[in-house]
Amino acid sequence: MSDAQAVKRSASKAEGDERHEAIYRAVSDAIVEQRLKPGARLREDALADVFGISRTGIRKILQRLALEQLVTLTPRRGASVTRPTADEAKDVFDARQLIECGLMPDVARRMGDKEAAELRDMAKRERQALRNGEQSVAIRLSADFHVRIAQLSGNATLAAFVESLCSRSSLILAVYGHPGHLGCESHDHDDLVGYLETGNGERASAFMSRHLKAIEASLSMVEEEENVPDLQQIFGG
Amino acid sequence: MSDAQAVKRSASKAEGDERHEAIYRAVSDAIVEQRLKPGARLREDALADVFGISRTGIRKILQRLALEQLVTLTPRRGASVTRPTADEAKDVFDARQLIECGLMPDVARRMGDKEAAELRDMAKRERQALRNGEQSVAIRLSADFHVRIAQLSGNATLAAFVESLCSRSSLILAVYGHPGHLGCESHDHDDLVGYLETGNGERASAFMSRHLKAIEASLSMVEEEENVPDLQQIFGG
DNA sequence: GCTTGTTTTATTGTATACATTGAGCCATCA
DNA sequence: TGATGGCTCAATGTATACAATAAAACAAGC
Repeated sequence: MSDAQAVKRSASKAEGDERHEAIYRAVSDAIVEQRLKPGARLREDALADVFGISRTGIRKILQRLALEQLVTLTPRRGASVTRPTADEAKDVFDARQLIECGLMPDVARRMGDKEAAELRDMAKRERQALRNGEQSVAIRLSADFHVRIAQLSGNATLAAFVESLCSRSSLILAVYGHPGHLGCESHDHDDLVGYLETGNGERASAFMSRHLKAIEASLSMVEEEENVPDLQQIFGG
Repeated sequence: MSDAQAVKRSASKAEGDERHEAIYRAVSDAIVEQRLKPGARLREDALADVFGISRTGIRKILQRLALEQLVTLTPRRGASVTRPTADEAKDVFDARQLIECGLMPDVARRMGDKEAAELRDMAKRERQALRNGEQSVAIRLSADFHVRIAQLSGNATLAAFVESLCSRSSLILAVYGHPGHLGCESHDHDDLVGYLETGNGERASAFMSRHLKAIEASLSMVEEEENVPDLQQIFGG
C-alpha cells in the first residue's frame, strides 16, 4: 500500500490534525528518502488530489516544510524540493559538527543499557538495508540514528534542530553525494555506540567529529553552472 | 504612528509578500519586546482587522510564529503567546551555551573594525535605552546584539537558529525574570566586543559562557502551580 | 529560421462562506 | 445556593470560488 493510500485510509477516523501530521510525514519522508529528488516540483493541486484534502491543508504543510528548508517556495511559482547550495551544505555540516559533537558528553552521561540496545538495533538494521540495496531505507535509518542520539541528550530544542539538520543533510547527499556511496557506511555507528556506552563522552565527541568530517569529505562540491551564463558575462565584462 | 498603521499604509504599494513579512515582523517584534505578554490570546479576526488582511494571511503568519515557538496553537482554541516551561527555558539556555560559545572562535577570526564598531554602537544604544527606562527597546537591542554576533560567524543556518533562541529567551525573561532587572545589564556586551576585537576567541567564548550563565542564574524558576491540582492528586493517589 | 509579441492556459494568492466545536450563559432542579 | 444540563454564541477548521500572474504555446515579422 502506498503512503498516500495509507494516509487516505486512516483519514476517515483520524482527527484533522493527525491527518495533516501524517501527510506532512509522508511528504517529508519521501524527501528525506530521496524518492522526491531536489528540484522536483510539488504542485498544490496534485498533492491535494493525492492525499484527498483541499489545497488549504496542503499549503499549510508546504509552508512548514519550507521553514525547515526541505522545500523552497518561489512566489507565484509554487513549491519544489530544495536544492541546497554548496554554502548551505557547508553551514549544515559545520552546525552538525558543533552541536552533535557538543552533545556527546551529555548523551554519554544519560546512556543506559536500553538506549544502547536501541541504537545498536538501528545500526544493525541500517547495515542490513545497505546490504539489501534498500538505499532509501538506509538513508532514513542513518538520519534516524543521529536524531535519536541527539534526543538522548535530553535537550528537546537541540534535538529538533539536529533533526532538521539531518533532513537537510539527506538533501545534500542527494545533490553532492556519489550515487551508491552512502554517507554513514562501515561500522561507524556501532563504534560510536560503544564509546557512548562506556560513558566516554570525549572520545565519542572526537569520533563523531571524524565521522561527520568523513561524510562531508565524501561529497563532491561542484555547483552546477548557470544555464545561460554568457549573458551574465557580457554584463560583467 | 502605530505598527499596524505603518503596515497598512505601505500595503497599497507593497507586494503581498512584503506585506506579510511586515505583519510577521510587527507581531514578532511585539512579542520579543514583551508588549504582547506570554499567555496573551491572538484572535485571528482581531489581527485580520488590525492589519487589514483576511484571516488566511493571518493564519499563515501565526503558523510561522508557532514553528518558531513564539506562539502556541491550541486546536480549536486558537493562538496565544507561548508561555515557556521551566524545562524549555533550560533547553534554550543550554542550547545558547553550546552554540553561541562555540561560534566565538569563528566570530573572532572574522571580526573587523567595521563589525566591532557596529557592535559597540548596538551596545551603546542598549545602555542608553536602559538608562531612559525604555525596557522594550533595550530587550530588543540585547537580542539583536547576540543575533548580530552569531551572523558574523558566517554560518547562516546557525545564525537563524540563534535568532530563534534569542526570541524565545525574551519570552523566558518575561515569565521568569524579575521585573526591572534586565538580562544583559552592565558592560558585558562591551567587554565581549573587546575580546572579539583582539581575536581572542577562547576568552570570548569563556566570557560568553559566564554572561549567559549570569542571565540564566538571574531567573526565578518557579513554575506556576496548576489551578485545580487537587483533582489531579486524587487521581494520582 | 529565429526572435519577439500575443494569447491561452495552468497554477498560485486571497478572500469568503460554511461547518465544527469549545466556551460562556442561563435556567432548572436538588 | 450551588451544581448540572442544555442552549447560544463566538472562534477556529476547511473547502471552494475568484483574481492575479507566470509559463507555455502560438503567431507574426524580420
